[in-house]
Amino acid sequence: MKPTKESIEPPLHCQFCQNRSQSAFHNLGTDELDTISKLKTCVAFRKGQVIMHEGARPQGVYCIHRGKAKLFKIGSEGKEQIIRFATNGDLIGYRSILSDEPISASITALEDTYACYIPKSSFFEVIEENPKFSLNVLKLSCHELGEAGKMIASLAQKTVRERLAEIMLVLRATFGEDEEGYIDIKLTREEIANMVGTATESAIRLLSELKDEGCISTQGRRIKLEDRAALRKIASVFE
Amino acid sequence: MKPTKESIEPPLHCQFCQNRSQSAFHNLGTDELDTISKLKTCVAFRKGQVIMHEGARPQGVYCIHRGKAKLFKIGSEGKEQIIRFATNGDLIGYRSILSDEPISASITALEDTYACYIPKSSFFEVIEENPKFSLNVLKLSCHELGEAGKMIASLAQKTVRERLAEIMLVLRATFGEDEEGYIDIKLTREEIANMVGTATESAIRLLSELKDEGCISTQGRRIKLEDRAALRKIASVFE
DNA sequence: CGATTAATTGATACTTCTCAAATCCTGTGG
DNA sequence: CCACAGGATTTGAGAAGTATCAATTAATCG
Repeated sequence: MKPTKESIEPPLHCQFCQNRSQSAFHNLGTDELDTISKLKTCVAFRKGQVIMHEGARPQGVYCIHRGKAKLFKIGSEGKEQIIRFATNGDLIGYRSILSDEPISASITALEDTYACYIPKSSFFEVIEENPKFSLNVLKLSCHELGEAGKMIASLAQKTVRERLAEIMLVLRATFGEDEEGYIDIKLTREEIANMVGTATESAIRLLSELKDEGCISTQGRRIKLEDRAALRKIASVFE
Repeated sequence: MKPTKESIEPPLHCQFCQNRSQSAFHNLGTDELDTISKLKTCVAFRKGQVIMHEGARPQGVYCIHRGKAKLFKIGSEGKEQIIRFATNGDLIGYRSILSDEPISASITALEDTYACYIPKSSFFEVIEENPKFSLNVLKLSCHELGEAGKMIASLAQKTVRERLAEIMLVLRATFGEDEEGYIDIKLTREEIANMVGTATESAIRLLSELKDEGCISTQGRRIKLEDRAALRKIASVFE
């Protein structure tokens, strides 16, 4: 019997949030954080639960406190395309609210996730009255626009093998490693394929290839990068 | 003997610019437009000329007054990937400046183009002191982020044929039609291929297919949409 | 621990790319 | 204004890359 959403008490004050330094709230003053803290509520999502649904009109944004989520679009054949991930300190739902368009991607929790919810009206209030925060969000969306551009070029020009190698590096950069050196995210082969933009079987075959070549090793769904230089070379990442 | 850049005199005051209503400057007051007008200079680019170069650090943004430009990234094989187009009223270079990253895409003029140049410092000044303008740019980047997401899903999941049909519709929506009903942009087959993310020969073959099916007709580089419903169907655009 | 879902592998079909050759067109200079 | 050179377009053929379908094995969740 899982509740759709679970309220968490007591919500942590934004000022003391560990993610603050790397979030859109990083350079705000005490007063400003106080305003946001008073407006927010905290919620929990279980693994697999839908956080936002493609096509809907969100009534607020979430700032992820702890957890991991995927943003994806459903293609005409019902296949998922993962656009990006979100984890600690990341803001989700803001794009739709600010551009006044329906949500362009569904968001589901990849593991149990705790997030702070800021209602639309409050979010706008802070944006409009706080140029510093507004500029932060502006920087954020411009950065993501750059990342999206990279993804477009990659999908259009690289082979599946190259994209897979690239994704391995992206996953490590996004989620880091656990104490044993494995990338700290568990994805199914299907999810990996949905990120690379290929069939599950193709992703599996090429993952095996990378294993045979000693670039990566796996243990179930856990993946460890064994030779990042080789992966960078395969991915043609010169940046 | 073509000048690299040509200064245009006298620059039109932003208040009287025909593009204003559909630009990021649409809802600004007279005073605010006055500030920007005083800070800007007007420049002209000839067809084919580079407006901004991938990897560079732009010193300002351009607002296109009249003309057309393509934004593209160069892949590891030297192949162009067109990310998007810009035309009358569109702002370019802002992404890089706001995210404080090198330019993610080169921009070149597809035809003779006149643009207003706003230096970085002035742009920031207006952004920081004018919440309305800041919010406009924020909306703009969030909208483009949504478009980029669509392009990602399209590249990852659709066939070349489907993407080509989609691009035909996008081109018409972006550039409109001339008096004879042709899309008001001239692109080489290679540029079309670089947008769709395919080989030039493949784009040519599939364009011929669309012609044979009566979806489009062509006259040199000019393209006319003859059956948009059919194109929408091929592109699986249900939106 | 068992049912169900996920991962893997093989075989085959289809899509797309690459290379090559033959027009065709465009922009330039005379 | 015309001719011409060089680039662009088109078509064909074959190779390579990916997807799909099917069957088996492995892993996961309750």
